[in-house]
Amino acid sequence: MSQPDTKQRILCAAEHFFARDGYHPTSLRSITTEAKVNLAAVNYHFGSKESLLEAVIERRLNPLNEIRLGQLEALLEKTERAGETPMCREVLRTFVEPTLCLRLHGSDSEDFVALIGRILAEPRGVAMTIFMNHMEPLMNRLFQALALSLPEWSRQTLFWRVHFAFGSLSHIMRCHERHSIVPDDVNIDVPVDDLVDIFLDFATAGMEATQ
Amino acid sequence: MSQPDTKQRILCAAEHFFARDGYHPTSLRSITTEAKVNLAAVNYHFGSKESLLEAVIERRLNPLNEIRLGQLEALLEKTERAGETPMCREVLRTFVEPTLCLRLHGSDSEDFVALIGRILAEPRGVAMTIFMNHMEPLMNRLFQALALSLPEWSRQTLFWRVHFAFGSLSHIMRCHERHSIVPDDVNIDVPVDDLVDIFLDFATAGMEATQ
DNA sequence: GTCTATACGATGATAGAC
DNA sequence: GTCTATCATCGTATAGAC
Repeated sequence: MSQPDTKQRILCAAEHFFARDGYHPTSLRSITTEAKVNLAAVNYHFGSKESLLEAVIERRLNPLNEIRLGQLEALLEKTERAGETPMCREVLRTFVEPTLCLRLHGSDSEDFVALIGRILAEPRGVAMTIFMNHMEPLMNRLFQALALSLPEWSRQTLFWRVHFAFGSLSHIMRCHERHSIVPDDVNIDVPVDDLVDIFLDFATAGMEATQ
Repeated sequence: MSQPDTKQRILCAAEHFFARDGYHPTSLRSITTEAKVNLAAVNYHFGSKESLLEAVIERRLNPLNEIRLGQLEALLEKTERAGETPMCREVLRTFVEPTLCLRLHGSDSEDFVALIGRILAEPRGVAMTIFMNHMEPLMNRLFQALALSLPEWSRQTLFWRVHFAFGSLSHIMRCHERHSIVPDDVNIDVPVDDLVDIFLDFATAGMEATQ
């Protein structure tokens, strides 16, 4: 092939525009111009704009979920060997830390974090189905682990709290830039490690709350 | 005018489609067909698709914010008269309860809740600026009240926790319908009053969490 | 197999007739 | 105030060059 990286260039340009402007407002023409390829190359390589979005998601999500699942299984194995139950905070950390670490400079996945945040906000969007299919095994395992660490709560209560925690997480995934009302004396440029802890303080307390 | 309720019919149809499908995927043609008006009527009455969205938002948001601000001021006045500091849970309730109550059947604002949830997920969207302008006074007052009820936390910590709580709330505002992974034995059709309490359990504990 | 040029129907928007 | 005509741009499809 004369342009061996045509697909990759399209994927990168698409990821960038989808994350910055959203899926619908982004035109294939802006993507192909940025990637320096012909307009029809998208449909040739990916079939449609929708399938291009799917490819953009899968390229990053599969490796990320392998890391998250690996850390979760490692935690569960470690605590089981010690005859303990895993701590809620540590269970959440296996999910949150690999996610927010993608925002580190040079991770080349900064755009992806924002993109996923946006996808999670479009209930009936095409991407949601794709996304959820890839998340289901990890979500089920995470729910199991949380039930282990919080045996006093019903599955109903647990479900809603996981739902809330994910809402919080997806919210900060979207919000790199200042778009909400920020008081003057508050600095929102927090190092990723600190943000993980600030989030885990909040989410762990919410998960463990007495009714 | 020969069609006195042309504007209202357009507003209702737009609210419905914007909430269900999102702003960009909705065509003016589908709105005008549903509202039984001519295509150009939108641009005549509202100027553009974007200004139509603005009108849709303002029609519901202004009354809602008056209710929320009224309840918050009433709470602050009551506790001050008693020489007490307001409880974090009650401060959050003045914001959350009026919001989720719009999902009650017959409130005629069910679509609006989902619409706001979607707007909050589009950081650079046109609607975000409109929305935030209308929210700023209430947000500042809410932040003040939370600082009163949680004097031990820095404004930095407080800011992030408010941010997380809003993320959780906007998440459930979007998610009427089942789109996430729901275990078989969990019932997501919870009465609004119960949902308010389930949410306040989580969010209050998160706000009050020790670091 | 890859890629390009081109065309088609639908969209948001606007100008001008009535 | 309302409607028709019109425009640039959108996603998509296809024929054909290399």
